[in-house]
Amino acid sequence: MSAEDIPSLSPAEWEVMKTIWDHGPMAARDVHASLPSDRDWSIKTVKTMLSRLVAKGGLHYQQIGNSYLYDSAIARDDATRLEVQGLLARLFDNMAMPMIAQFIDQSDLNDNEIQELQQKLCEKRPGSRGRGRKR
Amino acid sequence: MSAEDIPSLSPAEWEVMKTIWDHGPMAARDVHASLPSDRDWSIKTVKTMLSRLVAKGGLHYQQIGNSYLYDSAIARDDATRLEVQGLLARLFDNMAMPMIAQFIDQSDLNDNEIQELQQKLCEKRPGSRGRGRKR
DNA sequence: ATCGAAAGATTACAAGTGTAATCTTTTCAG
DNA sequence: CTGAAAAGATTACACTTGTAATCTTTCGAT
Repeated sequence: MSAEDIPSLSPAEWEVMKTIWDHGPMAARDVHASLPSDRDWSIKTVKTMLSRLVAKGGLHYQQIGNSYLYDSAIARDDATRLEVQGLLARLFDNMAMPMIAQFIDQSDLNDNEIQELQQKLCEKRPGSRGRGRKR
Repeated sequence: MSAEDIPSLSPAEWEVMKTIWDHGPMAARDVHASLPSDRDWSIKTVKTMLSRLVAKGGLHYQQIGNSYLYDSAIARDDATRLEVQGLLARLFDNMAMPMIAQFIDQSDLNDNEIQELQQKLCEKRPGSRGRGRKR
């Protein structure tokens, strides 16, 4: 039981969160420096993002001297799950099967990946003694 | 090639589009009536949605007497693809495999569905002579 | 001690969204 | 013909989001 009251994140907020999830606790300047180069925000913009994320509960921080060290306050997995649920509801009326089918169609996977997925599907089978249905 | 310049749809707009994709050409009142009951918008709201959708190119209409008959101007498939691409980029940095894995984990599929998906994966294998890789 | 750089806080501002209300024109019941 | 109902058009308005600029405080170099 971890999820619930996970805030929804905007695309730009996702970018920031991903950076922090990847690097661990960071100061604003470092977040700014670490963002993918194609996203060239002003440091000001980054700070706005950070504040908003703190406000909505996605991040928390610890004060170090005169600056903050921001860290994720929510699990990436939970945020992901939320987002995926959203898409599932919005586009597919919660029917998972068509959604997954769509993804498979739409993405090009190599042979290995296909096999991994097939593996995963097998484990999913009811009666595949894998720590019986979580979630 | 059909896609490109597909407008992005907001969640509420998706609701309207889905209704029209499902029913075919409809007048505003009918859209209003057909929306899932949990979405209880005023007819005014529905009309705003319809106008905005026409403005952004998701719908077009034909005038019948003093009212419009709205119909989809974009393929559901294209809109879906666009949305899925968005998620793929935003959350998964365009790595399809982890995304699909996430979906499989996160959804509960029955045995049949699992088999269908497995089938799909097989066909996806390079060298599965199925009218060579579309898309 | 002093001044500029750097942090965070506050304010800005336009576009997009959800959710209508009001206005104008058309049409149908009587 | 008349008046209300119904269509679409226009306007509204608060909240979110992207993208900062400005303000205030503080720290560090000289």
